[in-house]
Amino acid sequence: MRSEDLPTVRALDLFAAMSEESFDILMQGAFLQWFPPQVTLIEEGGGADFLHVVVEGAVEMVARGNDRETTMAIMEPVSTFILAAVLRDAVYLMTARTLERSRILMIPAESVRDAMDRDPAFMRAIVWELSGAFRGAVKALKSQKLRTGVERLSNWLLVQHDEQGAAGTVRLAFDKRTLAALLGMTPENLSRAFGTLRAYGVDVNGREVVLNQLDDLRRLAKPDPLMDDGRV
Amino acid sequence: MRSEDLPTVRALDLFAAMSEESFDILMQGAFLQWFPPQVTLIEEGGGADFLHVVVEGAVEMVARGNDRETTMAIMEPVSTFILAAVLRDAVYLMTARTLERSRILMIPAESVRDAMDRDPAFMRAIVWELSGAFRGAVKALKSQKLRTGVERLSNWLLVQHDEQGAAGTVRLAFDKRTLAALLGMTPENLSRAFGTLRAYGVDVNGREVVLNQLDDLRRLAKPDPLMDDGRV
DNA sequence: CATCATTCTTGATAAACATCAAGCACGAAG
DNA sequence: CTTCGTGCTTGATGTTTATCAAGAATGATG
Repeated sequence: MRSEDLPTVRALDLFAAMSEESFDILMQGAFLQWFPPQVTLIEEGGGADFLHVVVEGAVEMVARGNDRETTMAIMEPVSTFILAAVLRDAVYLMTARTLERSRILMIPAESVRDAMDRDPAFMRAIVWELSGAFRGAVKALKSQKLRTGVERLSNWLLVQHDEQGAAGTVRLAFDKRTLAALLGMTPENLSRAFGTLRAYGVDVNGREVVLNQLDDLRRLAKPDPLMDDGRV
Repeated sequence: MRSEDLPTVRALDLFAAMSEESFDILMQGAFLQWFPPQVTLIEEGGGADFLHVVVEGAVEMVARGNDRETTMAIMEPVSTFILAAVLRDAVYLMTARTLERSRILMIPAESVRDAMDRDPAFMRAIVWELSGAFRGAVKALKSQKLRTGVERLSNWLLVQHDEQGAAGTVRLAFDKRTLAALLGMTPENLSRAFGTLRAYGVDVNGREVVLNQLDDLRRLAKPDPLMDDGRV
């Protein structure tokens, strides 16, 4: 790993509090590398060799089974994935695939476990990360079990709208096929769901979505912080 | 808390490795208490006051939203719940309700956070617990997104069958209403799903389920360790 | 700018699932 | 033993979602 990249990595939440010494050891076997779009970084069922951190770009977490495939989450900077598998030395539950050109930090699993045992500050950061990941998964499961597809789409749009500055528009950062899988529906049904939302002031134009009647959309979506708010 | 109960608690995975001193402090404000069935222990949206541990009995984790209600998980001895909320000092994402008479250990959230900061062995146990909880939630989400109701029921039966000694029968530990919610369907559809499984050798008699054609059932269920195996 | 492959949309149909409405079965209480 | 309530089942119907098939739009490439 190039020394000029070290400060970038050091600034990430997961590594900010740990000791200089632990950080140095942790980084010795680490790589920080660019990957092209649509590259499979890890494969579901494989063994946990490296902890991965998305430093730039975006990574899709995919799950397969029963001859189907679905998108479990989109990981954006700065977030880790497969931390749980690394800590338990277990197989991956999901496949990770770059959505766009992405810079990924890869740290040998063994080093992560060693550093955790050596540095309580690092372990504390891991606890924070893991508990957040667990709560995210619970929210996703709630959304999937308690809402219809149209409702999931509405709430996803409202969350994106907030995150993108609440300017009345949402720009999709990935294609609709992926969005459909993320929301737990087929591309066909996503298309129809957007059609349904036209009556609530949602205008779609390629990857640009305009929300003209936010109040109506909110009334339909019935947003719930315990499912939608990433900070809760 | 009665001193005769201390060894029981001490033997739990989460507390087994921590120092004597940390354990004593942790237990000072703790309660170990019996609750009757159908008692709400914590309420979704409430603040994380206590870490809870199911020592005996069974607790249902329920999520509400969108005028619906679903069962997210059944917690059996010995497992914790709302650990993530306690560690982040965040609100609960789920309601917890006893299914049967249950003995619950309750530890003040503040004490848990203090003990974690003081005792690395305890923090390591927390990391193990959290990473397991995360992987459990991911598996549940996969099952919900990739399988139909009949498939979820089939796989649930096969897992129970294994856990109950693989003797060709499964005993339901709770009512079918709860099972339906756990599997993400209505009681009516659970009933019909059992009807579908009759053709695969599944005979239901109250809470006794007999699996007569395991091979056929497995062929239908297509079990996947990455969704079904609690040890993976 | 034309070509081509891909993504997206739309329609028709079928499967999965939910809802409403009875009725049945079983266990608890008198 | 009877009564009653609750949980379960079954049927009829409607909604939601998936699948299959075709066209339209889009964007990359030469």
